[in-house]
Parts: sequence; C-alpha cells; structure tokens
Amino acid sequence: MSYCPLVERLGFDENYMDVTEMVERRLKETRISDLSFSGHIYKHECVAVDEENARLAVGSVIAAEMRQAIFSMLGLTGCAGIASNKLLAKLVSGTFKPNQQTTLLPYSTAELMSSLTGLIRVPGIGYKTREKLKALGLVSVRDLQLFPLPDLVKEFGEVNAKRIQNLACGIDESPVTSAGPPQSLSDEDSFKKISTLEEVVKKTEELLTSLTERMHKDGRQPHTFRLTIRRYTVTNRWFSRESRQCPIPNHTGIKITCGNSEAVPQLLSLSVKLFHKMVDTREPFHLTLLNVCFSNLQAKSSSKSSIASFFTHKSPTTTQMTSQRQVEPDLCESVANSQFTQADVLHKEDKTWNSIKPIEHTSIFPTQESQTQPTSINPISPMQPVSEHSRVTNMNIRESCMSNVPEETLCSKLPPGVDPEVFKLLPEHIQMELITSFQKKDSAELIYGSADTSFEDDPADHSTLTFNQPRTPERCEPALNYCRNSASHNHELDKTLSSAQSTMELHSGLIKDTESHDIPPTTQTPQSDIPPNVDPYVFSQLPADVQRELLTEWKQQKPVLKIPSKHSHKTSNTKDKKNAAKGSQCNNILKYFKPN
DNA sequence: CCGGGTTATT
DNA sequence: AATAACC
Repeated sequence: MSYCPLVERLGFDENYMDVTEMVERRLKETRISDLSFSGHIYKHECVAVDEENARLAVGSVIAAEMRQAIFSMLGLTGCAGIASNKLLAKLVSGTFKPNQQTTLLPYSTAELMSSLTGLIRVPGIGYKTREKLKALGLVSVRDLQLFPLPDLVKEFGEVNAKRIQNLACGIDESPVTSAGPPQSLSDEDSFKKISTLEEVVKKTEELLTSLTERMHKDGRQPHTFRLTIRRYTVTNRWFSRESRQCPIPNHTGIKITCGNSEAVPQLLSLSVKLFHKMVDTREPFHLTLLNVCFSNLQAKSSSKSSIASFFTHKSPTTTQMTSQRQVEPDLCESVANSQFTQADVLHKEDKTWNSIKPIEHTSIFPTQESQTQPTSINPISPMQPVSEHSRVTNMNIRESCMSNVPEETLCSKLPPGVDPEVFKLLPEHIQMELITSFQKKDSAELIYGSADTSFEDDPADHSTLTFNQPRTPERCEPALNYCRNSASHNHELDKTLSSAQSTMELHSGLIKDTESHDIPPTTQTPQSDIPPNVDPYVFSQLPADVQRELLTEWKQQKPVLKIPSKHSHKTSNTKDKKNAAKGSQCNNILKYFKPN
C-alpha cells in the first residue's frame, strides 16, 4: 500500500496492484537507455528495453523492489507477475517458483494462454463453468477461443460469454479495484460430526464469541447475521452448504460494536432460530461445518436515524411552544467524578474485552472545546493517536464505557431542556444513543420536558435500575443485569415504556399541530404490515430507516420456526431457556407504541 | 478440502 | 434472503 494504494486482494496470499501511475512517473525521470528488466521475461533469456516495452520494464523493477522490501521488513518471500492486465499477471507469476518474478511481453500472450493445460486453469473459469463448457465440447483454451460467440451466448448470456471468451484470449479489461474494508466477517469450524443441538449451541457460541470480538475491533455495526451449515453426505463433494440469514436487531448490533459481551447470547438466540429453519432436530442429523457471518456492515447509525431526532426542535414554532425546563440541580450538579476515562478503554487488552480499569479522572463527556473541534467529536485522550479508521471505533468505545458509568455522571452533562428524571427512565441503549447525539456539535435543544407532561417516578424503584446498582471496578456489566433481573426489571421496563410512549405522543402532537402539511410520510407502507396497535400516522413520521427496521422486526416476530419443535427442547440447557423465555426481542421499539 | 473472502442471480 | 459460483 505504501508503494501504491491501488491494491486488490485476491484470496489469502495474492494481490493485484495497478502501478500505471508510478510507472509513468518513473518513466519521465528516466532515459530508456538506462532501463533494464528485473527478473525473468516469459520465454526469453534477455530483452533490450525499447519504447514498446519500457513500461513493463519499469514494472519489473518496481516488483523487484517491493519483493525486496517485503523480505527485509517481513521476512516473507514470494513471486510476482508483471503484465498488462490482471489475468496475464496472475498467470505469468507462476512461471518461475519459488521467490522469483516474471514479466510477460504482450506478443507472448498467445503462447502463455495456450500453455495452459485446461480451461480450469484460466482464473475466472471455475468448476461449474468448466463442466458447462465440456458439455459444449470445449476442453482446451484454444477450443474456447475459436468457439462461435453466439453459441456461447446461448449458454452463458451476453456479458458472461464475452468475458470468458476474452479470458481465453488473455484479454481482461477489469480494473484493479481496492476493496477497502471487508464487506463481511465470518468465522467457521469444521468437524467430523455434530449431531445434537447442545453441540451446535456450544460450537456456535464459540464461533460467535470470536466473531463478535473481531467485529468489535473492526468498529462497524453489522446489520445482517447468517448461519451456515454443511450436512454430511456420503458423496460429500465439497459443497452443499445451506444458510439462513436475518436482520440483527439494533440493540444487539450496538452491543456488538460496543464490545458488550451480552451480544453473544442474543446472537446465539438468533442462531438457534435460524438453525431450526434448516434442521428438524426431531430427526437425526449429521453436520460437518458451522459458519457464522456478519454482513451489511455499516459505519454507524446516522444522526438522522437517531432516536434523538425525536427530542430535538423541528421548527422555531415548536421551540416556542415548549417551555424550557430547568435542569434539576440536585441531580445534575453532581459529578464528573467518573473513575473511567476514554484513554483507558482504548488500552483494553484482548483478555479484558469488555472490562474497564478504574483510574482517577473527571468527565467522560466532551468539554466545550472538544465539542467545537470538528475533527475530534469524541472525547478521546489527546495522547491517544486517532487512526484513520477509528473515529467510529472511538464512538463505539465511548458507548461501552458509558454503560459502566453511574447514573449521576450521565445526568451531569445532559443538555438544558432534558429532564433527567425522564432520561433516567429510558433504557440504557437509548440513553447512550441520546448522549452520543448530544455531543454532536449541531445538536439542537430538546423540545420536551415541559411541565404538562407528567411522568411517574418513584425513586424507591430506582434501585432496580441497573445503572443505579453498585459498580464493581473489576467487572462492570450493567447491560448484563439489564437482561438478567427479569422479575423486578419488567416492572421497571413497563414504566420506562409508558414514559417513552408519552414522549412519542407529545411529539406526534407537535408535528400534527405545526408541520403535518410540510412533512409527507417518509415511506409508503401498506397498512397491513403495521401491527394493529401502532398508530399509522406516528409510524409514518418515523425516519425511513427506523420504519424499515421496525417492519423487519415485526415480520420476524411471527414465523420464527418453520419446523415447529414440540418437545425437542428437552435437550436445551439453561442458556437456551433464558433466551427462549425472553422472547425474540425484549427491547423491541415496538414496545414504545401504545399497547392495545 | 480448510478458513476465510467476493460478486451475481434469483 | 438464499444460493451459486468464483478466488
């Protein structure tokens, strides 16, 4: 990458690199008479550099330099192919092995192509394509070169037919595309035999633990989860994988990116559902592989889709309607004596994933200065180098940090206009999202908190809210508790929900009064997709992506199991029962809509 | 045939 | 969302 950023990864240990620009630059600085080829030249002993082959000669020199640099810095040896396109470069690279390089001159292309012993040797023609071609009577590269294109089109379609015939001729116009960060992350394991649900759960949990950890390090949030299996078959000719996938509920996705290990049981619960869509556990089964995969990786939910947008001013009119309530001093003066700081979280080791060390310090929230610096939104320690990638990551780390911070600290930096009592009643992940949005520079004032909205708030009950519970320095996992104490917790949750529900009603009222003609529904949604207890108007006012998330979750609720497993749960362990009892989504946003 | 990945098609 | 095909 330091030589040239245009690098495309191929498989585990190969890369394409487009060095055109670099070559042109060097060519301007160098006389042709001073140039020579480095390494082998395909089917030649020695070639003089001229106008025609000068670029390839420079390319061969660059390749040699890079191989040398890779060896000095990493101790790794390897081959290189230098040619005018990706196909030819890959093919010619294997001419001299190991640890050597070969340049292909254009007029040797035909020779190189016809040296291939079969069509499957052409990169881009795999097993299936070879079999299809064989059925057409084509076996050699030359067969494919000479085959009438129209006949080929009948089998493969216009685009593909041209592509594979071009490949046979050594023609490949495909650009070198630097892929950037991966599109998906997966983890898999193969084995001789797995035949019980317990084994599946155990293995899946292992895979999920490692995958989730990797995902956390990546920093992005996955929105799709896939479970893949491979069944044993006698003629197990290297495939027959089956998969089922589903959206990841946002609260789970956030836990993943935050490094909250409570994500694993939630994903495990999803996995078991997906598993039952493929395997009827009432009958014997024999698996030889399990794979878990995150895809649909997104940098972070935008501020627009944030729930915080419902707490912010929509227009000057609504601003005036809302009385600015003073922040409760007794709750908010308090603190900034958190024992945790950002830099500390960043120092986390693999082993202490999700744990935080206590230190002396002040506030985890940005000061006024850091808020006004556009480049550092997050209150990361200035000592901590912020890498290219890590703006998102840091934000996620802050969230994981926050879930370990006592309530007073959270409340202390609430913007004016936010009722801390109400804020406290919100579920943790909502609080986190709100605080994240408060820290954004353009964060507007809040519309709600006016006296006419009454909220239940019995301080006595607060002891059951996890963030009020005593914090243990070694292991802080309030999120765990949030899900564990289901008995006392549900009561709290109900209250929380009714508060939030009031918020929704108030807000929709404001919109109706002042803006109903300005804002058309974001998404056209047939009534039938919305549960009966959901106000269609309120729904229509939600941001498009929130609407989409709700719809997919609602759709997920019912047809969980294709195969109804009646008594198959005799085998399930405690963890299964917990997850099963919890229902598919206990934190579902659905709950914020009026129960009816 | 392992342990990852990608894109295209339906 | 599921699968196929490719590396």
